[in-house]
Amino acid sequence: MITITDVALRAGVSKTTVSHTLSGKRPVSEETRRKVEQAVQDLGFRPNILAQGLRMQRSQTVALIIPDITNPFYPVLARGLQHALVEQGYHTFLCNTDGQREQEQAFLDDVVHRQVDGIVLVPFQLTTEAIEGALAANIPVVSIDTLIDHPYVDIVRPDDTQGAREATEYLIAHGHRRIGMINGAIGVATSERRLAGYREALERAALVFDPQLVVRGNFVRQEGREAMRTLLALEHRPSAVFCGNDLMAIGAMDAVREARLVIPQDMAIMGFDDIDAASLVTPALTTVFNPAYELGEIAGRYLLERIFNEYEGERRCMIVPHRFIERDSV
Amino acid sequence: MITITDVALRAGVSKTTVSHTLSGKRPVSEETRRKVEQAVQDLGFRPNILAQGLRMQRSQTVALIIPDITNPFYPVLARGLQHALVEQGYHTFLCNTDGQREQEQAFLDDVVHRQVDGIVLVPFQLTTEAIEGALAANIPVVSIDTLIDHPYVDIVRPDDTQGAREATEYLIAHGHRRIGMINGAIGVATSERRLAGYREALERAALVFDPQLVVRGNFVRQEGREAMRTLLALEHRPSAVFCGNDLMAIGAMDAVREARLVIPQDMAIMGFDDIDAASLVTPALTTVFNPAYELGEIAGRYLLERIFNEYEGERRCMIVPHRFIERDSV
DNA sequence: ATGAAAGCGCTAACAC
DNA sequence: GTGTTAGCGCTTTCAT
Repeated sequence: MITITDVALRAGVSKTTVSHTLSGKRPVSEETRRKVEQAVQDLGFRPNILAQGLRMQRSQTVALIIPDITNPFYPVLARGLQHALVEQGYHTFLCNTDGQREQEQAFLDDVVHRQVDGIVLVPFQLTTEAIEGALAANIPVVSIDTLIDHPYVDIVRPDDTQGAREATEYLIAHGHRRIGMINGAIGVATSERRLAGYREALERAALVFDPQLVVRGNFVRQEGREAMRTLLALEHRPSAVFCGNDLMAIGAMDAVREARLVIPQDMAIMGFDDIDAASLVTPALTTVFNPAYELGEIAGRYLLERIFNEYEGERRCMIVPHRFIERDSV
Repeated sequence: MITITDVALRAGVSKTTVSHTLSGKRPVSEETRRKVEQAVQDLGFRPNILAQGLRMQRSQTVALIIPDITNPFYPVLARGLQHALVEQGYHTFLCNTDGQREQEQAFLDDVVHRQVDGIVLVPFQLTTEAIEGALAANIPVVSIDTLIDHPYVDIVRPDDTQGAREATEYLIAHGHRRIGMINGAIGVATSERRLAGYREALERAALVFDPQLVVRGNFVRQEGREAMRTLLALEHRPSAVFCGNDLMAIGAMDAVREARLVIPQDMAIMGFDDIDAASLVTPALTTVFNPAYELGEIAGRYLLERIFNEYEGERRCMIVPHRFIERDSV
């Protein structure tokens, strides 16, 4: 491994001068610049980022803490984030928590001690106290889509409530009166907001809210399927179901088919997210587009602005527009 | 940030002793151990991993360099990898290259200078010379599924040729005589091996290989669609097409439907990988299961064995079994 | 069983 | 415009 000392030796200058030539943080004579650049070239020198990080308290790394990268929503978000970061030479730690509190906390603490410069967090169980460690270490945190509430934590998320309301209203407009919901885990902010939108729509249409019709999944296909089975077993079952995300909607479709019912005639289904698979299933899933790429990109920009002290104000809360996607499942 | 010095001060011992108490690398009296542990507890000390890495030349980090995390094959591989690594406290840098040589090379060089302890590489354009930097820095590399050929680089991959042969033979067994292939980019090892399997099957069945019937996509849906359009425009078009991966197969299905043809009657289609979407499309895609999770997990184990010098031999080449998945698209 | 001190590779006062 | 030196937080000789 070539170090800055090797370069200094070869160029016949001090380490300091090499450092400054590379960083441009202080003027260097033309002659010296040439010699240093030549030496760097000859030796193929690249600074050791660990050493740089230790010295500058800046690791050029951010952490992306999400439930599960195999949920197709997150890879898109990850690419959006990386798009924002790559120009600044930033790299990303990928952390899968499976939505479990201990894992969320463990990763959070872990990356703090790895001196990451910023954290993008999709917290499922975590609440505000959990991020104290990060804030104490002066590491900016952007929370996607959830329940962290702190004056220095920026929020970037879709308008879940509004999206869920539109979805439910669409079902109502199609003549459905008994509408179920398959929701994410309890206490998860996303779940609660989407539930709120569902309830709002019912209320506005003067439909009664029946708690029996709200079943919890955990944002995964298999639990969506089980939830739909529960709904189908109901004495007075719904004619339409709004699902908290597309994965659960696809699971719900599995259960409907198993019961030898037809979508949308016997059961209308709506999702949320508009992952690729939504347009692949038959019938294609009517859903609400959740702008994953943009969420990631904006989160990245917010983080960089905080890291470079370009923004030092109070919490920002960016609500990124969703879009209604009409297909064939209603 | 709490440092080891703070702990030493509080426990009334030297930094050295704190370090050794924590690492267990030399005996410590019961009394001292107690005091140190208490101090660690009180202060909430966690070692700074950057500093540790600088000193020990070990960053507790590996890099996963892949074409694109939004290709559903890779998230599964990523989780397999992380499953192998998490117990050792390892984190993963996620690098998306889009299969472009410059980006592959850039990330590779970059992570070398970040002192990663290991690299899992899915190289599309890269050849053996490109990894010299990593090997010179003594960083183990595991190559998934491709063309790196070096005595110290372990390979973990599916049996592409055999899988492709089985797929093509299945089409032949179903009476198809004119069989096309939509393949990945030229020069990519995976593409070439799958092509070889396709050709082997034709040969064994005494069918003539027609270069016109092999169209290149780039492992993405949109290009699969375009490739299928090309095949459909042929004067004497195929009755079945084997696709280099599921994403292209799904794109091919798009094109078949656009042409108002019916799968599998007018056109049989096979894929490769068995991503989740393969079972979601209609008709469900007949394909070859590619064991992404296992590939990632084994790659992780191989890496750790090299990192900890538990294995120091020549290249290992693990061929992980695939599985034929019969569905409805043939 | 414990500690002092050197040093991993880098940057940044502080000199000159 | 350039160099000397200290030190980021840690591990590890080498002493005792």
